[in-house]
Amino acid sequence: MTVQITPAELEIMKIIWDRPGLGASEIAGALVDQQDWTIKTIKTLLTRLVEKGALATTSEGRRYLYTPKIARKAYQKTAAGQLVDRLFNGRAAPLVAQLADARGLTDEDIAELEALLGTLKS
Amino acid sequence: MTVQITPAELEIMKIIWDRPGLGASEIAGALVDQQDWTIKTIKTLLTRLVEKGALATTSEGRRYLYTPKIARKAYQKTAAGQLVDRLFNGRAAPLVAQLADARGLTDEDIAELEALLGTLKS
DNA sequence: CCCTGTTGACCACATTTGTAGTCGATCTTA
DNA sequence: TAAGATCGACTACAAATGTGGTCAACAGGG
Repeated sequence: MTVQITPAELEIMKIIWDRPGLGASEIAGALVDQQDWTIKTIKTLLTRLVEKGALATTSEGRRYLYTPKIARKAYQKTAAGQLVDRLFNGRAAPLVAQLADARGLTDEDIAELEALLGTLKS
Repeated sequence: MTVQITPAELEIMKIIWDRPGLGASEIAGALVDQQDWTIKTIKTLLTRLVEKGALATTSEGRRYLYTPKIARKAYQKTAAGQLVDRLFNGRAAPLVAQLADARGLTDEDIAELEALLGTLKS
């Protein structure tokens, strides 16, 4: 059972992945443009993420600073793996095909994918 | 707001995408190896999927036959798009990179991806 | 023709998720 | 030094989700 991070919690994780070591009110500040949450809501989400083992805390005076306990890349891997397993029979190519069809790939994407395939070919 | 299909519901959808027009007990039969659900549970999930507009029903005698109202590909596209937006800044290449890193790509995947990239290059 | 099994309709209930409120302790500022 | 701001702990509560139960109608086997 991988740690399950909900959509709302993920928004918090993204902030902390970008800037580890923030306190609750700074996270609220970073989210203000983006989410319409009160500080209370953010604190609840932070608590839940700590309970789940997704964040670690350090005390600084009477407040907590939050750092990721689950790395962004690790989470990206599980999430991508889950999607591909659940919906694409574990195969990456059809997933990319649907993405390309749904929204197109940027030139940059195409270039990066080519480079990636190059490194993978034995 | 795209129709939200939960993980449990998705298992049902997959059966019906494969074999549209089944009734509840046949779906239960198809799931028996895979899920440990009673017929009651399956019927509840079917009802919810109909309420959500993901399935359509036809009456056959005193039972219902279920067919997809949301196509598999359409759902794959939304789900893939959501993942890529929420976790990869909308970029496909990093998603594939994480997948490759997490579980490797099969030779077939690599070949298909190359073919796909070929068709996309203007 | 009666019993049994199956069907959909409706109900139940714990857990998770989204969104916040209360409270006592503490920090800060006038 | 007293009042307000802020902190974490704890509580609240509706909606969604997972899982299954009840019940009345009906269909089919003996």
